[in-house]
Order: sequence, then C-alpha cells, then structure tokens
Amino acid sequence: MEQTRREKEIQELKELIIAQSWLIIKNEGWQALSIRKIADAIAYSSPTIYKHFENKEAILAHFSKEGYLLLDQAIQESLNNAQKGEAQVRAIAKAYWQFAATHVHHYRIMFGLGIPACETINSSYEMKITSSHILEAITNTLSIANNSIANEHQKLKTFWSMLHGFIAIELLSNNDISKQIPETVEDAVEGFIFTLKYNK
Amino acid sequence: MEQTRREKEIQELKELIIAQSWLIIKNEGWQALSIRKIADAIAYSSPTIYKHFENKEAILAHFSKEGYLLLDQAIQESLNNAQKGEAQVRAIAKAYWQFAATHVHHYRIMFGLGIPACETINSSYEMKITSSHILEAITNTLSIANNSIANEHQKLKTFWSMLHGFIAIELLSNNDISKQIPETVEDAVEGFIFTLKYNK
DNA sequence: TATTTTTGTTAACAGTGTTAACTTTATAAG
DNA sequence: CTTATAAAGTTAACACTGTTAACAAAAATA
Repeated sequence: MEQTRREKEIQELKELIIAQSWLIIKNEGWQALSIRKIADAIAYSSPTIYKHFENKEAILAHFSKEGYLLLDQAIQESLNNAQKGEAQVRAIAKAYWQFAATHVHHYRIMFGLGIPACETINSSYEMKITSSHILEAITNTLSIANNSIANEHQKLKTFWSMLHGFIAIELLSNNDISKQIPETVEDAVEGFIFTLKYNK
Repeated sequence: MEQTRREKEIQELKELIIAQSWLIIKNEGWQALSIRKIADAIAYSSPTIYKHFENKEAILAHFSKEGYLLLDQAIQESLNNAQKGEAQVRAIAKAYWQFAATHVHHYRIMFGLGIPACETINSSYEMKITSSHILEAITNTLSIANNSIANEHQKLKTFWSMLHGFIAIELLSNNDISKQIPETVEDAVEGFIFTLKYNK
C-alpha cells in the first residue's frame, strides 16, 4: 500500500520535529524552544509543525510523557532486585533521585519547573502509572510492619512530595545535580520509613 | 527642598507600578504580567517603567523579596509562642504551610514555580535570613536531644526541601491549597523530628 | 531669560505563538 | 493519461512579547 509509505514519511517528520526539539532543549533549555527555531532546524516553515502537533505545549507534553515512562522504567528496574518492604522504598528513592539527576531536562518539563501552564502539560495519566508502582512498595512495607491504620495513598503523596522537594530545591540553584543520592535525602527517607513502621 | 517632593513623586510612581503589577498577577497569574499591560494600568507609556525597574524580572524579583519578608515574619511570629525544641519545628512547619496557602502568588514567584529564569530572580540573600531563623529551631532541638553528630545545615536543607515538596506538588495540580496544614505534612514533620532525635 | 537636565513620548527592532489564504504537489477518479 | 480532488507546505499577517534608540516636552538650574 502506498498510504503506509506516506504515513511513514509523516511519522518520520514528526520524529524529526521531536529530535530537533530535544536538541534545542538539551542545549538551550526548554524556555528557548520556539516553533520558528524548530522550523529552521527541520528545514520547513513554521506552520508545518502544526500539522504534527496541536501547539508548542503539545511538544513539551510529549517530553513530559516520555519522562514519566523513563521514570517508571527506572523505578521498576530498581524493584527487580528482589527486595521486600522498606528496602524497596529505599531503592525507589535512589532510582528517583538518579532519574532526576540524569534526566534533568525531562524532570523540569514533567514537574513544571518553569512551565507557564503546567496544568495542561501535566499528564496525570502517566503520573498514575508510576504512582501505582511506588504504592506497591509502600503497601508492602506497611503490611510487613502490621500498620493497618496508616493510609497508603497519603504515604505515597508524602514520599513523592519529599523526593520532589529535594530535587526542586536542588534544581533551583544548581543546573546539574549529583548523580549519587545525597545523605540528606537518604536520611529523610529513613524518617519516612520510620513513620511507615511506627506511626500508628 | 523641592527635590524631596520630586523624589516622592518618583517613589509614588514606583509604588503605582508595583500595585498595578500585583493586581495583574493576582487576577491573571504572574505569567500574564507584561510591561505593556502595566503601562496601560498606570496610564504611562511602556518605556517609563524602565526608569523605575531595570526590566520585567526586576519587578518579579521585588515580589520575591517581599514574599521572603512575609515568610520570615510568619516564621518569627510562630516562634514567639515561647516554645522550645521540637515544638518550634512543628510551629515553623505550620507557619510555612500557612504562608504558602495564603500567599500562593508570592510562593510561586519565590520558588520559580513557572519562572523561566529563576537563577536571576532567586534572591538568595532573603532566603538566608529566613534560613537562619529555621536553623535556630533545628539546632535547639538537636542540642536538647544531645545529638551532636547530625549536621544542622543538612537538617535545615532536608526540612525546607520536605516542606517545599509538599507545597510544590500541591500547586502543580490545584491552584488553591488548604489553609490548614494537612495530616500528611504533619506526619512527615514527625518523621523529620525523629531523625533529629534518634538518627545519630 | 537661556541652557541644561530630566521625564515621558513615539517608533522601531527582534522576537514570540498561531492562523488565514494561497500555491504547489501528490493522490484518486474518470 | 488527463482531470478533479485532497493533502502538504508555503508566505503573509495578526496580535502579542521585552527592550531600546531617538526625539519632544517639561522642569530645574545657571
């Protein structure tokens, strides 16, 4: 069929837009991304981009989604090391930090660190998938500690907020952050685990 | 002296710029703030604004500074209730949350929640003043618990990151946040206090 | 009163996202 | 194989953005 060839060409152009957009973001930051700059890079006129993406935010939303997939992947891999309970919580924290450290640009887009209209971008669907995986580790730890009072969803939110807080503060001043999880974060994670085990 | 009258007029115009800027921010969010919009509101041409502020970011930086002053004020007031040690930590957490809940726009500007160039705005000087007041409460708690191993500066960073994390996550989805400090935050604060007392 | 300084203006530059109108190219039908 | 139709990609424009240079009007100084 000829249509599939055409469709392939369209797909390739879309991927070219994505690739060139990412190059701009990587080199100049997401705030430097502009439709005209992408158009220059792909050697097309700017309105062409609107045939592949609804608007500029849709392009950034693509990287937000991509980031959540990468994060989820990293978390799942860290859980494959057959640990149970609180060790899983520690593993997630480590994976989360390392993801943010290695994918700073993704992280900034995902959590609206500088995004004007974060509401539209924030793809809560992708966030929920990642959430469910973290939730498992927390539920696990709670049941091992016989903690039936604590709300696991609240604990999840606490855990995520904590981790995000460290990274957000880090990204406020420094552009790059240490790939090794800092003692402060590990310390805070221990405090969190404490509330999982003994705060009933 | 006639010069003071002129200086007063200049000061008044600057305050008018600030007042009208804040109106725009309050009604449409900081991302809607534009030089031309301010110019319209104060009934002057746009280049006039540059006589009073170096650029647009300087106007936002003004609100960032103002926010830090308000935050510091709230924290200091919360400490006036003659508590000592960990009660102070709890009081600060409460005050911090309430500040963010009542001054959402200030908070967004202060912590670059949507700010393109947060580096230039982030007035680390104001941040340090607030820091020193929080540090006191932490040092206090550590000494009461006879914890001489823990680094108080690290603990401060942990505490701040934690609090900010909760608020940042909250502001990502909702525009308004509950004025009452949530259980989750109080819970996390307890976990943090635990690391102050027993993590040696 | 004449001169200098300050204040505020208009106009412009170089950008931004986005869209309407038009042309060119490719596909489908007769 | 030509013609009608649909899609792709273009230019030009709209309505904005921050910022600055050049100029006019008003005030302060000599």
